[in-house]
Amino acid sequence: MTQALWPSEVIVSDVIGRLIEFWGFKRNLGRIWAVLYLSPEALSAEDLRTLLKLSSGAVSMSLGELLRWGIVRRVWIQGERRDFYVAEVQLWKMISRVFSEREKAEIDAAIEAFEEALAALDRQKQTLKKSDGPRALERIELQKQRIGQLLDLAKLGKKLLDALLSTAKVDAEPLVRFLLGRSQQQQVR
Amino acid sequence: MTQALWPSEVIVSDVIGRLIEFWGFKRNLGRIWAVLYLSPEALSAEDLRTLLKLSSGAVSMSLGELLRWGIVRRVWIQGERRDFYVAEVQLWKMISRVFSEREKAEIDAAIEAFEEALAALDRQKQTLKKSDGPRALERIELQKQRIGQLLDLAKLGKKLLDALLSTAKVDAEPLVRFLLGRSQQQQVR
DNA sequence: CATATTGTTCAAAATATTTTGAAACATTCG
DNA sequence: CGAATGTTTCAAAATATTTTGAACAATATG
Repeated sequence: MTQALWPSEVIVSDVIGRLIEFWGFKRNLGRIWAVLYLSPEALSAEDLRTLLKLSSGAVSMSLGELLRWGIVRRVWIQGERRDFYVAEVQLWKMISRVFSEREKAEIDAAIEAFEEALAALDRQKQTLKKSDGPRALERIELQKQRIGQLLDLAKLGKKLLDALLSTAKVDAEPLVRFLLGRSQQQQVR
Repeated sequence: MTQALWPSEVIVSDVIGRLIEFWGFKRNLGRIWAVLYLSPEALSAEDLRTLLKLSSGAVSMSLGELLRWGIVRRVWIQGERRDFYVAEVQLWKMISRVFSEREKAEIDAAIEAFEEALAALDRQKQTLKKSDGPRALERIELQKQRIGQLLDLAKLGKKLLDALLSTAKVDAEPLVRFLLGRSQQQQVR
C-alpha cells in the first residue's frame, strides 16, 4: 500500500517501540501497533513487512502476540484475500487489559512466594533448639518481620492494581482528579 | 560469614530477583538487595560472592549500581578492612527514588517525541498542496488527533507520577485509602 | 484437483545482555 | 616502602533474546 512511513510515523513508532520495550515487551510489538494506530486504513501483514522492514515471520509472530493481548484486531475486507489489521484505539482499555493479565500474575506469584518463605521460617524455627546459637532466633524474627513488610507491600500493590482496573472500567476521571488535586496542593487534607 | 542461605532467603532472593528483572533491572541486583535486606548484619562483597555464587566482578558492579540507585548503603565497621553493605529498608523510599529517576526520564522522552511528531505533521501540511491526493489531508488530521491522544496520556502519566512521588514524601496513606475505598464501593461518589 | 497466494512455524543466525576472571588499581598495615 | 588485602575495570566468554527465511500448512481460485 504505502511506500514509506511519514516522519511523524517514524518518530511515533520508534518512541512507542522504546516505551513498550521498557515495559517488557518486544520493540516490534510497539512499532507495529503504532503504525496501525496512525493508519487511516487497516493494513495487511505485507504492508507492515515493507513499512517496518521486518521478515514475514517476525510480522506473523508479532501480530499473533498483539492479537493475543487484544491490542490489535483482525478485520476482513470485502473481496480481499489476505487479512488486515487495525489497532485498538482505546488506550486506557488496552493498558488495563495488559495490566490485569501480566502485572497481576507477577504480583500473585510474589505474594505466594513470600508466604512460602514465611512458612519456611516457621519450619526453621522448629528445627532450631540444640546446636544453633542464640542469634539464630533473633535472625528468624528479623526475617519474619522483613518478609512481612514485603508481603504487605505486595498485597498493597495487588489492591492498588485491582482498584485501578475497576476504576478504569467505569471512568478514570475521579482518580485523575484526586491525584492532580493532591499534586497541586502538595498537602494531605 | 555465613555458609549458605536459608530456605527463606533463597525463596525471597529468587522472587525479588525475578520481580526486579520484570521491572527492567538485572536479576542479580534484586538478589543481592534481598540477601542484604534479610541479613541481621552488614555483609561484605566477599560474603555476597559466596552466598550467591557470583564472580567478584559481578558483585562489585552490582553493588556499584545499587549504591548509585541509593538502594544499598556502604557502612564502615570498626577495625575492619573491607567495606560492608546494608540494604535500604524503607521500601517506599526506595521505590519512589527509582521511579523519580527512571520512569520520569522515560516519560519525558516520550512527551518530547510526541511533540516533535506533531511538529513534523505541521511541516508536512505545509509541503502538501500540489500532487498529494485529497486523502493526505484527512490523514494528517487523523494522525494529529491520535498523536494528541498519546501526548495527553503521557502527560497524564507524568502528572500521576509526580503526584505519587509527592504523596510518597509525606505519606502514602491517603492515596491508598482513596483507591481501596473505590475498589470496594466499585462506584464513583 | 492443481495452482497461486497468504499465513505460520521453527531451527539456525544475528544481536544483545550478562557474567566471568584476570589484571590494574587502591588502600591499609607493618 | 613493600606486602597483603580488597576493589574496580573491562575484554572475552557465556547466555539469553530476537530475527530471519525457507519449509510447511492452509485456503481460495480457476
